[in-house]
Amino acid sequence: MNPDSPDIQQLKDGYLLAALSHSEFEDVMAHASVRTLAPGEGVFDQGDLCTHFFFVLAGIVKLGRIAPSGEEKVMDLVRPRHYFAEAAMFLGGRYPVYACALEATRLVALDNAHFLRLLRGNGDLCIRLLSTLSQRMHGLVNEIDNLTLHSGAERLIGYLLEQLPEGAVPASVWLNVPKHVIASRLGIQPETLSRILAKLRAERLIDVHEGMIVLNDVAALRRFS
Amino acid sequence: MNPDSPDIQQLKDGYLLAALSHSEFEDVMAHASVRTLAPGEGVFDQGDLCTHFFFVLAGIVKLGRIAPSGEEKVMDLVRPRHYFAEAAMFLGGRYPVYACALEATRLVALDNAHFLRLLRGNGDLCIRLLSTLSQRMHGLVNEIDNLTLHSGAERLIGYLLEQLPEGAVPASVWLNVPKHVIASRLGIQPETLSRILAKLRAERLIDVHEGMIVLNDVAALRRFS
DNA sequence: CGGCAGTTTGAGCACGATCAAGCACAGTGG
DNA sequence: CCACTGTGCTTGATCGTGCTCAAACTGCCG
Repeated sequence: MNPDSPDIQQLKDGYLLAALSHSEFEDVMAHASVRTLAPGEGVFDQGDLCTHFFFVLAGIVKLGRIAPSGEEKVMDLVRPRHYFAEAAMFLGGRYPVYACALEATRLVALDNAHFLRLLRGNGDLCIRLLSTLSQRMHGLVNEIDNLTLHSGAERLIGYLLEQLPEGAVPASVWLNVPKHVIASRLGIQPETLSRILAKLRAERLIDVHEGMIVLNDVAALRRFS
Repeated sequence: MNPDSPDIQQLKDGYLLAALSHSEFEDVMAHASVRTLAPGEGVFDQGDLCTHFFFVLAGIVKLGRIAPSGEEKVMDLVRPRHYFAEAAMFLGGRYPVYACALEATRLVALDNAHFLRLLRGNGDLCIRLLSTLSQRMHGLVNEIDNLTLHSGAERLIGYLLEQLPEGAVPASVWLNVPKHVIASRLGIQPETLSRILAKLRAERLIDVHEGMIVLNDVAALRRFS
């Protein structure tokens, strides 16, 4: 792997690995590899032995869970510059979710065993990882009170506002993923999502063109959630 | 604080601090204190500056969240031998939940700043804490697919089976907390909880006496969830 | 052109929330 | 001793959100 590629620069600049010395970073790179995935291609299955964690360079990765009953739930959609499966490293062996690419995707796979060894010797890196996991936990806690306290419409609005890039004019969100995936991510059925979108469109709060959602009145939407 | 008390032994035997040397443990104890709480007394409020994390020696602590809209949700009920608020240490300042005792409670308060200093020098302790947080995250993920995939009745049954002490005959759970707290913990209304209990009782799956719930047919209940 | 996946729309239904009333029990004060 | 009050729990009636089943519509690819 070329250490000067923009990919690697992206990884190096991210929060987690910024604590590393030059030689430590080289060391991590020596045990990392870049994977290129076609749309729909899997990264790992739920229950697989977990050997790596990942950083997304480009594309979108879906993290999903299949309940014993067969029902499926999208847990997260991971976009570029984010890590995933880094908590599974400590969970004792198997991935609790499956991961697959939703579109053409490039990611870095980092070796768990090697990274764990590095962690032992680097308190700063440890603290950063602890901080990362804490933030992720906080996100999950928010998710839980979203699910219990808010309606489907409120969750959708909250999600859209989260995805909204800073200072985009007009304020708009590019979904990039099939709507039924968004629906599962929000814990609702595709039909319900469709109805909510129709209702918001009727109230002139949003416009929908292809996969693009334009938020006409961000202030009003914010008041909603 | 007497280092030979059974309280301290309990703390020392727990998973998290088992990695410490004798002198390190003494060091932690030097910055820890035992607090005794009356029923209903608060430990900290949502939004308080976070300075300590805690280990429950006896009693029950309720972790709750108040949404901006004023709605309230019980996030967790912490029982003896468990930690809480150890993730907030890395979250940058303020507790995302409030904590209060539901009955007479005794807990150990551990100093964040001091513990962080200790973490930097002890890779093993770091890894243990990472592992603890990962498990907690996994619990939250389970919680989420409970909320999205299962009905109120299934969540209640799941909760009861979780609380069921090993090898208790007859299989029974002592709630120890008002039912409206359980309801909030499960994300349902008190009335709904009451109805579910009535239905399960009608089907002879459980019996309810005071705060005691007897599970008549654990196998059948397990099949439910 | 026909098949197929994703999406939309419609109709009916179920779960759980809300509003409301009733019951049991404890504490308080006349 | 008995009203009076407050709290926690239960039960009933009603209503709304969102799920299910079903049908129609879209764009896409063979």
